[in-house]
Amino acid sequence: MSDQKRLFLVDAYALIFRGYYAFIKNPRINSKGEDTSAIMGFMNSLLDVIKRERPDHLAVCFDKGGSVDRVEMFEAYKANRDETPEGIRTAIPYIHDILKAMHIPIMVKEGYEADDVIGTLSRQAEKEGYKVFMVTPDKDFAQLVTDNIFMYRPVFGGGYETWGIPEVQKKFEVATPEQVIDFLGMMGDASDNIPGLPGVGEKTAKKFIKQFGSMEGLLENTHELKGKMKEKVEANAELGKLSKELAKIMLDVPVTFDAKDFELDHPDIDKVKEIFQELEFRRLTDNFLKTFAEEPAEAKTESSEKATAPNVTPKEQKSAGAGQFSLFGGDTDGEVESDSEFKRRTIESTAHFYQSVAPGMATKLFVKNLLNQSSVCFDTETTGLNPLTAELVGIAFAWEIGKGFYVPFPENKDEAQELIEVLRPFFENDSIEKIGQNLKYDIKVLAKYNIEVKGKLFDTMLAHYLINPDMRHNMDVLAETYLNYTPISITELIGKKGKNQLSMREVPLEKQTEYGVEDADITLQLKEHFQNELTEANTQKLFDDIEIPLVRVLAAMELEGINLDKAFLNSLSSDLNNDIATLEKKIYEAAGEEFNIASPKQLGIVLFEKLKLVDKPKKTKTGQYSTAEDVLSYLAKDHDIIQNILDYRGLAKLKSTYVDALPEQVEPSTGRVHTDYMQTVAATGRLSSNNPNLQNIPIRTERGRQVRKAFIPRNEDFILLAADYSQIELRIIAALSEEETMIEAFNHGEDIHASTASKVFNVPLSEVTREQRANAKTVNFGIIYGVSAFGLSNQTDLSRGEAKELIDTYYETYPKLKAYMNKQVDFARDHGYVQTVLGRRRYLKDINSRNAVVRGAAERNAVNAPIQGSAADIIKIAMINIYSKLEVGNYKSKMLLQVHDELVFDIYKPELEEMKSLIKTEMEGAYKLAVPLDVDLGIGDNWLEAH
DNA sequence: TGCAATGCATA
DNA sequence: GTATGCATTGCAA
Repeated sequence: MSDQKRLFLVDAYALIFRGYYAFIKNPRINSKGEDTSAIMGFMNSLLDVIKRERPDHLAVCFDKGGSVDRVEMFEAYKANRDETPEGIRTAIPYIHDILKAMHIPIMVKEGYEADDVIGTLSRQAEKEGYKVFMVTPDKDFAQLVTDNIFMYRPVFGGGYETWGIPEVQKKFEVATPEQVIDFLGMMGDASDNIPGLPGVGEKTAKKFIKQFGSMEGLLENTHELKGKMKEKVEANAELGKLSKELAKIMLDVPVTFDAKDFELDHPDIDKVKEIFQELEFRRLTDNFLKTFAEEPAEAKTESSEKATAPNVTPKEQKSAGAGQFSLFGGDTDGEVESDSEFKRRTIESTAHFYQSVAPGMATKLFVKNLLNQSSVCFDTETTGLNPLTAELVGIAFAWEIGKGFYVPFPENKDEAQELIEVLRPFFENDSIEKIGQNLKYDIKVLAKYNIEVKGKLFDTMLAHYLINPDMRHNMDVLAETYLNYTPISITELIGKKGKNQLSMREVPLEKQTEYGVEDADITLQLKEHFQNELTEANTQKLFDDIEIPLVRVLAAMELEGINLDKAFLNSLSSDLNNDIATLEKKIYEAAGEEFNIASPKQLGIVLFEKLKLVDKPKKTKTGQYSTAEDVLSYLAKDHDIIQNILDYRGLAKLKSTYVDALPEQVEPSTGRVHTDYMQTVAATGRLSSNNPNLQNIPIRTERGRQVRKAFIPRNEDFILLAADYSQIELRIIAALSEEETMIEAFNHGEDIHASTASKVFNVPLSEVTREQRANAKTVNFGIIYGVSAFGLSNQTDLSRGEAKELIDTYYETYPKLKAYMNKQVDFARDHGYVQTVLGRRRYLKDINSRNAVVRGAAERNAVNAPIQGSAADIIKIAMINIYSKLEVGNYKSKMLLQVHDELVFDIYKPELEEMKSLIKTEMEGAYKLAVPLDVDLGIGDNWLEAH
C-alpha cells in the first residue's frame, strides 16, 4: 500500500483560468506588452503541486474543439460562455512549449473536453493499481471519485484539499459520488450552460437526491411532489434527463494510459530557462530551479502514509508558504522587477541587521543592553488578533535604524511567563521611552502576562492620525508613503485568511525575525519622521496630553469589558421570533405571494409593480425602487402592509444586529463583552467602537431599548452608572461663537430648545408649544451639521419656504452664531484646515472647489468638525482624568464604555456617592468654556435604568 | 469568496 | 445637513 504509485492528472484550462483571474486586478505585463498572467498562474500551481507532492506520474490535459457529443445533444451547451480572454489564448502555445521542455505529457483529444480525458485516464490507471489525483478546482469532477481516485483541489488562500469519497458525500450530501451527476443535472450549471430543472437550486437538488436517489427516481415519482414544483418538474422531465447527460463526464474517450509516458522525468532545464527568460519570469525561474534541484526521492516514500491526504513535509510547507510562488495565495507582489525605477525599497534591497536572540544567557545580556537605551521601539508578534486570547510568539526591538533584535517566545505558558519576567524590567522601566505602531494592542497583550508598559509612549499610528486624520494609518501605507518602502506582507508569511492560514507560531524563526524586526525598524523610522511634523502642525500637546495618555485608558476599558445578561437576550430573541413570524404571514397574505422581505429589490417589485401602491414610485440612483424608511413611512398610513413591513424590518434588524449578535460576542475567557475602540478612524477626533459596536445600542424605540437591559453590572455588589454631557455640542458652538443670547440661556440652566423656540417664534418661554420646541430642536441640531432649508423641511412638517424662514429668523436671533460659522469657512479657505479647541486639525481640500456640491460639503465640514471634534477632545480629557483618579485611589469601580457624550461605569456600591461626585466634577471640569458644562448622572441595575 | 448597494442603529 | 459600524442581499471574476 505504501508504495502504491501515484498519478496526477492536471486540468489545464481550469488552472489557467484560475491563474489568469488571480492576477486580474494586477495583470503581469512584460516589457513587450504581453499579458503573462495566465502562464505565470498556471506554472506557479504546477510547480506547487510538483513541489508538494513529488508525483511519480503526471500529465496535463487540455480540451480541443469542445465536446462534439455534448453540442450534438444540446446546441446551447457552453454557448453563452464568454469569448476566451486574449490573455489566455496567447498563453496556450507558451504553456505547451514549457510542458514539452519539462517532458510532461500533454493529453488532448479532438472533440473531447479535458474532463472526459481525465475521467477516462483515471479509470484506466485505477485498474492498473494507481492512486489517481485529479488536479482541478472544478466541482464536477467529484462524480469521478472512488476509493483510489481523488480530487486534489486548490483552495483560496493557498494549499490544497483532497476530496475522497467521504468529502464528496459531505459536500454534496450524497450517498455515492455518482449521484453528483444527478445533483448537477437537477440544479444545472450556469457557466457550462447546463439548464437543470427550472426552479431547482442547490437546496432543492440536495433534498431530491436524498428523497429519490437520482434524476430518474425523481422523474418516476413526481406524484410525491406537490404544487408548483410538481408541475414544473413534470413539464421538464426531458430537460432533466438531458441535463444529467450533459453533466456526466465520459469514461470512454479513445486515449490510452501508458505508465511509461507519464513518468515524471527530469526537465530540459536550459530550454525552460530560455522560455522563462523570453517571458521575463525571474522569480519563477528561481522557483523552477529550486523545485528541480532538490532530489525528489526523499518526499516520495513519505507521501502515501495517509491514505487519502497527500502529505506535505515540513520543508515543503516552508517553501510553499513563501506565498508569492503560489498562485492560489493570490499574492500579487511577486514579479514586478521590470519597472524598477518606480519600485519601492524592500527588505531585500535594503541593508539591515536583524537578529534573533538565543534563549538563556544571550537573552539576559540582551536585556541588559536594552536597559541602557533611552528610547526603544518594540512590536509584539502573537498567535492572533484578539489580545485577550493571543499568545506571545515573539517580541521585536529596535533602537537604531536598520538594526534590531527578535526575542522568540516558547509555546509553553510557564516558560513564556518566565521569559517575559526577564523582560519585565524593560517594560516597567519608567525612564525608557517605548515606541510602537498601535501600542494599545501590545499593551493589552502584555497586560495578559501581567506586564505593565510604563514610561513615555510614542505611537506612530496616533501621530499620523493627528498629522492627517483623513488618511489611513496602517503601517504598510505609512511605510510606502513616508519611507518609500514596502514591508513584508503578512499574507506572504501566513497566507490569506481562511482555514489554511498559518499562525505566526508556525512561521520559521528566521521569517518571524525578518518580519517582526522589520516592523519595529520601520516604526522607529516613522517616529523620526512624524516627530517633526507633530510640532509643525502644532499638535504636539494634543498628542502628549490627550491621545497618548488615552491609549492606556482605552486599553484598560477594553480589557475590563462589560457584563451581559445572555439569558435575557435569549428570551428577547424568542419573543422577536414570534412577532416576526406573525408579521411575515400578514405581509405574504397582503402581497398574495411569498418573497424575501429583506430584499429591497424584491420588495420594491411587489409593492410597486404587483400591488401598484403608487403611481410614480421613487427610484434610487441604481434604478431600483426605493424602499427606504422615509419613503415607506409616508405610505404607511394608507396601507397596512407597509406598516407591517416597516415593523418587520425593525424587528429583524434588532434581532440580527443586537439580540442574537451580542451573546456571540461574549469572550469565553472572561464571560464579558470587550469592544475595541478605534482611536484613529473618525476624522473629527471621535472614537469609534467595533467588534461589537457598543456605541449604537438602540434607545429610541421601546422595543429596541430593551436591549440595554442586557448590559448589567459585574455582580450584586456593583451598579451601573451612566454620565452624559447635556447638549455639549450646542454649548460648544454657543461658547465659541460668543453668542450672548444662547450663553445666557445656558447660564440660567434653561431648556435650550424651548428657549430657542421662544425667541424664534417670539412667544414667552412658558407658552412654547410642543411643536415649536420640536422644530427649534431640529434647527439647533441642524446648525451643528450645517443646515439647509431643504434638509430642514425634510426633517420637519415645514415646507421649504417655512423652513427657510425659520432658519433666517434663527440667524437673526443668534447673529453671532452665523458670523462664527462664516468665520470657520473663511478660516478653512485661508488655511486649508479647521481646528478644535485643542488644536486638532481637519484638512478640507475641497473647500475651494469649483463644484458647488463638493464645496458645500466641505463648508459643512468646516462648521461641524470643530464642534464635534471639540466635544470629543473634552470627553477624552475627562476620561483620562477620571481613569487616573480611579487608579490613584485604587477604587474597585471601573470605567467601561464611552458613547461620544456619555461614559458608563461599573460602580462598587460602597463607592457610589464618592464616584458620583468624582465623575461629575471631572467631566464638568474637563475644559473651561464660556458656557458651563452640565453632566446628568443615572444609576441602575442595567444600562437602560441608568439613563 | 469578496464587494457594492441598501438600510438602519447611535451621537 | 455631521460622524460612525454592521447585517443582508445579490452579483461578480
